[in-house]
Amino acid sequence: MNGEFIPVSQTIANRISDMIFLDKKYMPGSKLPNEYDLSSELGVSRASLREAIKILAAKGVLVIKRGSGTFVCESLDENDDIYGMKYLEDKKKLVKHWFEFRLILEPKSARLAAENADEKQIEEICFMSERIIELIKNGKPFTKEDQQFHALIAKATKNDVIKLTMPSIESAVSDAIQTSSKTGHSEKSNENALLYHPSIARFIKYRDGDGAEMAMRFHILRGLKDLE
Amino acid sequence: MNGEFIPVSQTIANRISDMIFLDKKYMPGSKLPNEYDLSSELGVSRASLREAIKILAAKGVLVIKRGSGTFVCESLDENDDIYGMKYLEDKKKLVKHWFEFRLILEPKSARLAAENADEKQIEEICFMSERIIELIKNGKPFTKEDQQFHALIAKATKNDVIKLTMPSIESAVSDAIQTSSKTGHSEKSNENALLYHPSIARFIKYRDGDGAEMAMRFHILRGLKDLE
DNA sequence: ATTTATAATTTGTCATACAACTTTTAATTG
DNA sequence: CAATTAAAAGTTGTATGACAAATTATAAAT
Repeated sequence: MNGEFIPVSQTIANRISDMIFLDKKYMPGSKLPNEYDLSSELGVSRASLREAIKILAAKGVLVIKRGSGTFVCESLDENDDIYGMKYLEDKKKLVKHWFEFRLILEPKSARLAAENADEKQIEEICFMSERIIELIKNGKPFTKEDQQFHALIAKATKNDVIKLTMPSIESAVSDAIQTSSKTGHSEKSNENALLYHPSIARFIKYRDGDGAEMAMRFHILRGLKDLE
Repeated sequence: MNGEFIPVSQTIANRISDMIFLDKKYMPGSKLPNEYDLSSELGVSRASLREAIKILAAKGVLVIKRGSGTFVCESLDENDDIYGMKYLEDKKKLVKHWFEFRLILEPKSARLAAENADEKQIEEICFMSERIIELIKNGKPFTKEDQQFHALIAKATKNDVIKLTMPSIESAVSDAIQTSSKTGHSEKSNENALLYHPSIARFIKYRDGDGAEMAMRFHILRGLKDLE
């Protein structure tokens, strides 16, 4: 029943991340204590600590040098990985940046989708649009479906980079999105979806690149405006 | 001396990735053998296998369910992570998609940089532009510096999402870029950099958003054209 | 047939030992 | 004294074994 189980390895990975990004106990390039010391300091076995370190190394936060030590990635402020986004101070600003980013990318994606989508994908996009409308009418949450709607459009561009990038960044800012969405602007969000989703879907269906780009642009502009 | 040492955990992580993305031995949602069987099948200890699994779980490829098993992430084709980009068949197509993506994002980034960069960042951008020119004149490689040039512009937008996204995606497609750059179009690449980098830097320096956007657009269009 | 209890399966964690590599220190040598 | 070489100390890599904790499958009881 417990879906909230978190392994020690993950807990330790989070604690080390906090020490780096929040406490700034270990700066980029600096060396962590060796595995024996750090594991005893954190009160876990060396095996569990090693798994935690592997997690952070996979995310580009740590760099492991055999025989030498484990270090905080030097280019961590430059920055090599979107992992640190979770630790950015100003969540509100991050959400705004997220919308600005989408304002650049998604209108063009909508155009590409209108030009390149196959019939099946168009069907899926239209279906998801209608499903979201149903959910809103019944007063149910539609966050997940909204993301899927935009993901389907990204997929329909037939551009692998766009397709694979969008969800990745979305998950990186999901914390901030969740935080800011608690400050409740659900009615506005409803209106925005009801107003623009069908238009976007229709423009894509009728292969109108200009229309799709414009509709998506207004859709995201509206979302950006509703942040305040 | 050996900088090419690869831990077993990483080797095994790669082999499992290959089994998933190349051999399609394990499809999304399907279950991996238990850790005892899989470790003996792969000829490594359970501890090393576990570290490999943690790496892939961190990248969103695997999902671990305690007491139940380890599974290939269901939404792996949808897709949750850009990790799978390395395994896309057509490297040439991926590089083209990468340029198309940049063609959308970077001209706007250049505009934002022109509008928002502080003096220090402008100085860095101009410096990097001149440094690349020096390298080209001396016949030296400048791939790394070229990436830094674009990364500096991304950073100067003052948009955290743009700043953190660019390098992340770049590293994901680095394999394909490296492969395709071996087919040699270095002279064209030289010309392109020599022609446009200084213009872009100058437009940003003089706060000309329109100019910066246009110059960057032509710069990437030229790169896209040179792919063929 | 349904519920309950048991067993089997599987991941989680810890402890220990040794191997392999890197860095530091000390000794040797010219 | 300086430079080279050898030893030692420090650190990550790997393997093995044992038990805990959660889930799933099986069997028993009602």
